[in-house]
Amino acid sequence: MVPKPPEGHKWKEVKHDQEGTWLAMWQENINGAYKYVMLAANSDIKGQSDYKKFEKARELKKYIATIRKDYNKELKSEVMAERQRATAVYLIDQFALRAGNEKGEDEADTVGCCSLKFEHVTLRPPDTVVFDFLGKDSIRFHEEFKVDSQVFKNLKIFKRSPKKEGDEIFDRLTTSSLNKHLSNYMNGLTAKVFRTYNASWVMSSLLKEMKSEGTIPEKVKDYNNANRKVAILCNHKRTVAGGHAAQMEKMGDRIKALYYQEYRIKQMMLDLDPKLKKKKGEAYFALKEGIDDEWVKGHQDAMVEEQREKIRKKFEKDNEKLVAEGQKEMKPKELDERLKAADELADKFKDERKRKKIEAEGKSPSIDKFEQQLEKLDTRIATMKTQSEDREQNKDVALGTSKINYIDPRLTVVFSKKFNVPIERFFSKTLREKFEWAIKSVDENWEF
DNA sequence: GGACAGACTTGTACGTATATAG
DNA sequence: CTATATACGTACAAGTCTGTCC
Repeated sequence: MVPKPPEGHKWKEVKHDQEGTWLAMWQENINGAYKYVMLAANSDIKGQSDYKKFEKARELKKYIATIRKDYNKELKSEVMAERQRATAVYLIDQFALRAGNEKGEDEADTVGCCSLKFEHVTLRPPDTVVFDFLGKDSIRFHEEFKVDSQVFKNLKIFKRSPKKEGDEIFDRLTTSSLNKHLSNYMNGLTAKVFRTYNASWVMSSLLKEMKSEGTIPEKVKDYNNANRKVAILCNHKRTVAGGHAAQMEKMGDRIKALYYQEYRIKQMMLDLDPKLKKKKGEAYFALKEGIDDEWVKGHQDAMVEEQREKIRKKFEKDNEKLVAEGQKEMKPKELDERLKAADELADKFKDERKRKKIEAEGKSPSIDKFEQQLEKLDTRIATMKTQSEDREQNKDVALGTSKINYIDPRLTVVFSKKFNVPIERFFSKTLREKFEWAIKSVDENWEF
C-alpha cells in the first residue's frame, strides 16, 4: 500500500521497482543533490549488499596475482594511456588510494589516484615518492613510500615538462576507463574493491600470525593493534582532541606518582632492613628517571592540598546531614581541628625531606608486605603504561571506519571465537545487528 | 568518450549515554 | 558517589560507480 504523503504534500511519483533499495527520494534544493530514504544498516537488504561487497573482495583473491603481473608488465607499455593505467592500479593496489573521480568547480578541491596533480607527488631519487594531497573530506594524505623503480620512472615521465602545477599526472586516464579495464578481469571489479580487499587481507594475515594471550583487555588490544594497521593503510585519520596533550601529561604524572609510591615503599624497606641496599643494589632504591626533588616537592604539596580539600568536603557534607536531621551544624573550629591531619602530613613530608629518610609505616610493617604492595603497583604501572601508549598511538587514527566498512566482519568473528573473547567487545549492539549475517555464518576456522 | 543523472557506500564530527577511576 | 573519559549512535556530506544520452 502507498503511504499517505505528509499533510499538504503529494508524492511526485510512486515506483514499484524491485531492484532499487530506496523507499523515497527527492532532490535537495541547494545544489540539486539526490536524497534517499533507505532501510537501516541492520536490515536484510543492507546486510545482503554488505555480504556481497565482501564476497566480491574475496573473489579478487583469485585474480590478484594475474592483475599484479599484468600491471607490472604494462608499467613499460609503449602506449602512454596503458602505462598510466598500470601505474595508477599499482598505486591503488599498493597504497590503498581511492579512485579519484573528476570533481566540479563548486566542489572541494580534493583528489584521489586518477585526479592527482603535479604538485601532489614529489619524487626523491632513487625510488622514493612523497604524496601530499587532500583526499576525501579534505583529510590530508601525506606519506612517503619506496616504489618500484619503473613506477618511479613513470611518475617522472608523467610530470615531465611542459606539465606544471595544476596539471593532472594521469592525463590519459579516467576512473571509468580504469574501472572498465578492471572489470575485464572480474565481474564487478572496480578501484574501490582493492581497498576492501587489501584492508581485509591485511587483517586476515595479521590475525593468522597472531597468538593472543592473557586477559580479555589484552586480547582486545591485540585486535585493536591489527585494526589500527588497517586504519593507517586506509588513511583513516581524525583530528587530535583538544585536550590530548594535557591528558597525556596527566597520565604521565599518574605513572610518576605510582613510581614515587614504589620509591617510598622501597625506602621503608630500607628502614626495616638497611642491609637490603647491598643485596638489591643502589639502583633499586633510586628515584626513577624524570622524577627529581622538585617534582617530589610539588607532588607532596598536591597530595597535602588534596587531603585538605577532601576534609573540607567531608565537613560540609557532614554538616548538611546534621542540618537535615534537625541538629546544629559543627563550628568552624571543628574544621580546623580536622584539617590538622593535613598539616601533619605536610610536616611529615617536610621532615622526610630534611632527614632524607622515610620511616616504615602501616600496622606491623614487614618486608614481605612491602614486596606484595610493590607487586601490585608494578601491575598498575604496567596497565597504565600500555593505556597511555595506546592513547598516544590512537590520537590521530580512527579505527571505526575500517572496522565498519573495510574489514570483513567475519574476520572479527573468527578472532572472537578463536581467542574466546565475547563478540560484544568488538561490535556494539547496532554493529551486531548490522553484522548479524557474519556473526551467525562462520566458525573459528573460516578464512577470508 | 564526456557530461549528467541517479543510486549506493564511506567517513567524520557531534551530542549524549555509559563506564570507569578516584 | 561523582567527575571525567570513553563509547555509542546518528546525521549528513562527500565519495564511488553505473547507466544513458549525445
